[in-house]
Amino acid sequence: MSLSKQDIARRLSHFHAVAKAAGIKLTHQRLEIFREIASSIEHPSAEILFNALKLRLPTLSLDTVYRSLWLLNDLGLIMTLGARRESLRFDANLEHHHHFVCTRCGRIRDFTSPQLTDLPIPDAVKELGHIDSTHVEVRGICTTCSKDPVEDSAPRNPKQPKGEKRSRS
Amino acid sequence: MSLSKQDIARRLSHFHAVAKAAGIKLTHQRLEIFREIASSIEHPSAEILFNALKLRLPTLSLDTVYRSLWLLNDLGLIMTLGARRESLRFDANLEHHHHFVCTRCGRIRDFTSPQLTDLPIPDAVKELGHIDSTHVEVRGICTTCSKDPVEDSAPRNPKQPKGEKRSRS
DNA sequence: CTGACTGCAAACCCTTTGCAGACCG
DNA sequence: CGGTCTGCAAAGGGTTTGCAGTCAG
Repeated sequence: MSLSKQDIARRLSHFHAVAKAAGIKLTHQRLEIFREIASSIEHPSAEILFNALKLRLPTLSLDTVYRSLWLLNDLGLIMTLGARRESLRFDANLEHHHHFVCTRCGRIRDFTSPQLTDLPIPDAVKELGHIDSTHVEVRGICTTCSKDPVEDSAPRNPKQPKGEKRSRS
Repeated sequence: MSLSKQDIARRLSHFHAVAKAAGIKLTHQRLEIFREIASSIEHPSAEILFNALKLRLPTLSLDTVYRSLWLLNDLGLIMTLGARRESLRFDANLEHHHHFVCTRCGRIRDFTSPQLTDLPIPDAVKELGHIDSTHVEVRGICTTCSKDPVEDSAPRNPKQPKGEKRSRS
């Protein structure tokens, strides 16, 4: 819809450049996985990508999709959406409020703001569907984590008490 | 911090009223689980609640926490945060953008808006931590789902192809 | 008392990991 | 060719479910 062939081509060549710079191999699987996600305006899960790709790459396995996606994430070519792994969280605050999310520890704090109650939502959005509510998500590093000596800009998995599992190689 | 004893008491009496109206039993476990989440300004996961509650209720089991939380959710007393169950999603759009989330099917669509780039974030939030980015999340029902005859206001698990698993009893 | 509820254990789903063979560069 | 990468299968962690005993109303 808002994604032209040029956009996709630009993303693909960016991928080639970044991959070459990082010295990772441009395998058939990685190319197709990136092409698939770069061509999508939805935000597919690993499984959705896998199912779409199976048609082109019958031998593809789901774990390769996961590995490739995290690799692309580490290369800064894609992002993850919403609360990453972690677990489901519950909220007893039913009033209209917004969230401050710490990208390091995953902590979420509420805040309210009269200035953010009637946000100017573009008309284009109203064509996507009926709007029930709007809320602002502020991402950052909470004060507790700021004091922490560890310096890491965008850890994939905020809380991992049992030894490092992955980092951008 | 922003949660007074009155707030908690009000939430608790609201719970009593709603539970009585719905005809569900006010068990010791449910009361304590609700008290715990209603007293929290964080957004605890089931496991965090479980660990906190084990001190008071040594025989409590984690599955009871889950069942109670979903019950509270179905009663409209609490909400779930972020992408509910579902799986991890990936996004190849790295530009600053916002999201329209369909609460029925879970589909997420991007949109951009120059009017939403510099939101007036209250100073109180800056005390919570360092702000990296802000983005708006619009929740609603997408056009595809609007056409769908099924009428359900807030399904717990949008996509469940294999038979219904739970609904508000 | 009786049906709703709990605790237990096992199932379940999504995601990750160890290993041996396959392929890019 | 060598080291990276893939596919397989099995493990892992969080969540859900079936069942029999327990408890609120």
